[in-house]
Amino acid sequence: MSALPDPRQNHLLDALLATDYDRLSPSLEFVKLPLGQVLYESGQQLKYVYFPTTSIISLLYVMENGASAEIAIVGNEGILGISLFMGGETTPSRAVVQSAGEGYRLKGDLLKSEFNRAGPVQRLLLRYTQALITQMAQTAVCNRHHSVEQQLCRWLLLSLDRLASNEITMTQELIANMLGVRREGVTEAARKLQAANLIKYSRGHIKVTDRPMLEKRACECYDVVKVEFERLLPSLHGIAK
Amino acid sequence: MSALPDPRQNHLLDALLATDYDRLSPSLEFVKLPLGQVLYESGQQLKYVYFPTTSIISLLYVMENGASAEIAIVGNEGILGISLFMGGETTPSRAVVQSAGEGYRLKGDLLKSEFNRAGPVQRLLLRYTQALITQMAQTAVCNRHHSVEQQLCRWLLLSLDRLASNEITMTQELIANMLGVRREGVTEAARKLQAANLIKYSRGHIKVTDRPMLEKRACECYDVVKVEFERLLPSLHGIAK
DNA sequence: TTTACTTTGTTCGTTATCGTACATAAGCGT
DNA sequence: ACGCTTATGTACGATAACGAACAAAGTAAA
Repeated sequence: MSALPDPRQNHLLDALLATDYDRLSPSLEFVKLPLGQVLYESGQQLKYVYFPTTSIISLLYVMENGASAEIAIVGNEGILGISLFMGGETTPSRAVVQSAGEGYRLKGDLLKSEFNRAGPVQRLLLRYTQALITQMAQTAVCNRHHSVEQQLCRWLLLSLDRLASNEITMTQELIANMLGVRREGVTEAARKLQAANLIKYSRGHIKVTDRPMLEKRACECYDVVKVEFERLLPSLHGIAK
Repeated sequence: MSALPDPRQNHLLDALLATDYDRLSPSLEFVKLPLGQVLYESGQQLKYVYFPTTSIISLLYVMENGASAEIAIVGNEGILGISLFMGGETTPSRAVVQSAGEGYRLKGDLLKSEFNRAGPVQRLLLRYTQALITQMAQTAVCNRHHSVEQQLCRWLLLSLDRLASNEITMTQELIANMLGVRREGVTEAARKLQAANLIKYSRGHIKVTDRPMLEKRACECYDVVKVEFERLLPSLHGIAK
């Protein structure tokens, strides 16, 4: 039996006090999260919350006509399933694995009782939730005002921040789904970024080769979200560890 | 000295248990909220939270270039200042009075200690926050996929739900600011709605004359948000009172 | 190797929204 | 009643994104 990866690759788990973490850790279940897996469906009751470690989860809203738009993404900085402790139990969105990888899950009831201790765990989860709110708000702004190219830059950077490598495994078709735009629009924008030597891509693999320039080309939205995450969750970016 | 209006015109306050409300009510300060007043500025520390009664507050994000977009609105169903109890203290958005009226405010510290009792008040505030999250998420979707006319319908309906009358006092220029579109686009959409006898407007006053048809013309976003508010906060729609 | 499939590239006409400019009209103060 | 200000109407070309259709190139399976 091989050793499992450290759950503390997830920054929220890592930010817990030892006493809190030790109480929780025996209940954490390791899970593999393959691309495209639906972790919850709109309106469905959540049994587990998920702490991604090497995976990225996309929160999507799917409209009646099938069109979709990404609301926010959750990676190793966060937790999927805030509606459990917020009290609503469900949300009108869908959660899909956007980048295959691993994570840990925890029974919803356990998380709820942790939350209801009203201590540091609660405070941490609420601050994370506020950061997530910022991400959603900024997505709304970005959808209103920015070009497909700017949004692609933002999306690549947000994803990159949640991965260890500088390569993202994702077809342009899927990116288009996330951004809620046409696949051709993504192709066009990606072509330009490649021509400018910021990225290299081929058949579902995108490698970012010039991150600073990519940041310049992105809209302010990326930065707003990043700064707000760092402000709200400094423990996730500390020197320690 | 004339009597002040009942704070319980605000549905959140109204949903509190008597014991909780009685503890809070002596600290509630009546405030008039004139159109355009900025209740807080991006990044600024919040001193008070606001419970609108007859006013509507708009949560706006203002971009570097001055363009803006509404993230969500808060009326008599809610509270302004969730970042206080979420732990972040500030947010990157601005809160502006969109519809003049009245409300009550409460010192931030008081609200925080109420929240930290970890009882029914906390649960209510968190459920409200989740409803607000839904509104933001749906705004993101709407900005991506729906026409100016559909968004105008949604906006009118959301505003109407938070007012006593069927008339909204608001110029097309201001609506354009909220929606993050051109004033001309709003004029055009409003003209069509008036031609179809759904609304009547003139110089800053919009009267909705055929609400059912307006709902038909709106996108699904309005309904998603409304249903979710009712699901999360049934106490605000109960028979009692 | 050949075939099938997936992914990306390209084109074309269509549409919605934009930016700008200016015209009309309604209300306000004097 | 007058002029001033604010609100709304309209027109124009420019642009970004759309929907649809198909070509080309890369990868995987037979």
